[in-house]
Amino acid sequence: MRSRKRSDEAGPMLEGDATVAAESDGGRDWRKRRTRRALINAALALLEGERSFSSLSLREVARGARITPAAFYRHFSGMEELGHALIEDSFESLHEMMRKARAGGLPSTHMIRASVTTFLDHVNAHRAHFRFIAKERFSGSTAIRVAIRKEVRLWVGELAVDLSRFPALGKFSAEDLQMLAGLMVNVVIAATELLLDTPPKDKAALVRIYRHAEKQMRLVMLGAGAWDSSRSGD
Amino acid sequence: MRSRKRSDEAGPMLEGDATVAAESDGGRDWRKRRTRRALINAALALLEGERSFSSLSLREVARGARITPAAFYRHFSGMEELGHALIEDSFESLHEMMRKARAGGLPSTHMIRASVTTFLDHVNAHRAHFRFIAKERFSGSTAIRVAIRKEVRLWVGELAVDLSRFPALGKFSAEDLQMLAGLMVNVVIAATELLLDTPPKDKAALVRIYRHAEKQMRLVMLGAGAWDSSRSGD
DNA sequence: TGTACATCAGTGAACGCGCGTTCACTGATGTAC
DNA sequence: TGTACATCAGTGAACGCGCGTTCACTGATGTAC
Repeated sequence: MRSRKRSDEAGPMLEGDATVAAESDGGRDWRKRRTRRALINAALALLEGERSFSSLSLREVARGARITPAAFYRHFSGMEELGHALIEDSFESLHEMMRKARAGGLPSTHMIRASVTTFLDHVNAHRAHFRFIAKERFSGSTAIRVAIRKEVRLWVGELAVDLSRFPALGKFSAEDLQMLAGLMVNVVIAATELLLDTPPKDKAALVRIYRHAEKQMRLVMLGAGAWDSSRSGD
Repeated sequence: MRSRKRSDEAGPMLEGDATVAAESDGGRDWRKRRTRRALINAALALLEGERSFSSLSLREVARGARITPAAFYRHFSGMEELGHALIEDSFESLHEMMRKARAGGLPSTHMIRASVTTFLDHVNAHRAHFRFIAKERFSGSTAIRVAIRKEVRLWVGELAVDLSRFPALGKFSAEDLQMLAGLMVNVVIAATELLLDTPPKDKAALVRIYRHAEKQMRLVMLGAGAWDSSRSGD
């Protein structure tokens, strides 16, 4: 819309720059996006402590974003909708990380340690997001719980596909691959939950959690090596 | 106190009966215990739905127990204290079940299926308690989270001791036994969480959850069979 | 470019409501003699 | 056993407070010509 107005004018090279600047800086859209972000960040900040999402008040979040309660409604129909925005925001970076990890191929040397470390480093770098997910996974509204569960199931499914490419797991039926992937995801979820209750400063404790998860993952892999899907119904 | 008053009187045989009846029936103590129970049950009932403990109001719980808000304080100093009573109440039956299971010895035939089934049946029979634990494990106040974590750690520790009695696990270091026990507890916790989101009527879905957990447990056991603690630091 | 009008993010006041906590009280249960 | 007194679970009214939601509004940004 903005570009249409400007397109009547002179040099297109300079105009391009001006247009980009106008779209990403100071305009009404930009300000609105900024406030929306502020609301999301305010909610995540409030969730860093003891509080759970369902105990947050709309006024509290608005206060954190430095707007009046009434202005909240310019961005979300209510707290439920903000909750869904938080889920989206929280899983976005996880998806990105997994896309990158996958694009990098499937490393086989020290693969377990590398995968566990990559994931837990990511959690450590996005504590607020994962704290929100951990808290709401069982305690949130049905809609929010269903949304989180969907994401986790998706994640397990993707992992199962990745696993199917390993020759060593050729013996696994599709169902058993899901079972194995679920077990592996359980291990990192449990580690994530420990991680979130450990201050980032306590490096020794963090290392202990990493090692513990690696060990569990290694034991699961050993089990997978000995597994025989054809006997899984006995 | 009551017995002292009565001890002045005649026939002790009949008196014994009367005393027991007085202590367990209609007295002031009995009524107080009954109301306390009503408060706990009212809270558990409210938690059966979407609500989380931190979103419950004192008035709501009192209303559920059919007393006035002020009377709530005759039993608990506030909601935090009621929370701890709920934890106690929730873990009590679990402890009892485990004590019985342990007294029964360590069955080896179909042991995995039997253990998983026994535990998940217990969860199914005490849904309200486990729903409370699942919800508050990550989302409750620090005090409540710490209390739950302590119980889970205790449980893992007991399982590790039981596992140490298996000759097949002789290769395990104490630390690795804890790791293995943690993995096994993770499996049943994950199954518990699935179970609580499945209506008790849906037998087919329940059986699927049981089978899934059994498989995961079996795979973990296979891994344990191939484990070598002396190599666990590499 | 300048002007007149439209849009709309954010304001501030107002509302009715359920909340936690306090208080003096009531009346049934328990105790002492 | 009967009586006089103590205890205390539960009552009901009152309080000040933060809540979600609504409303008419303001004024900066955007659009049309």
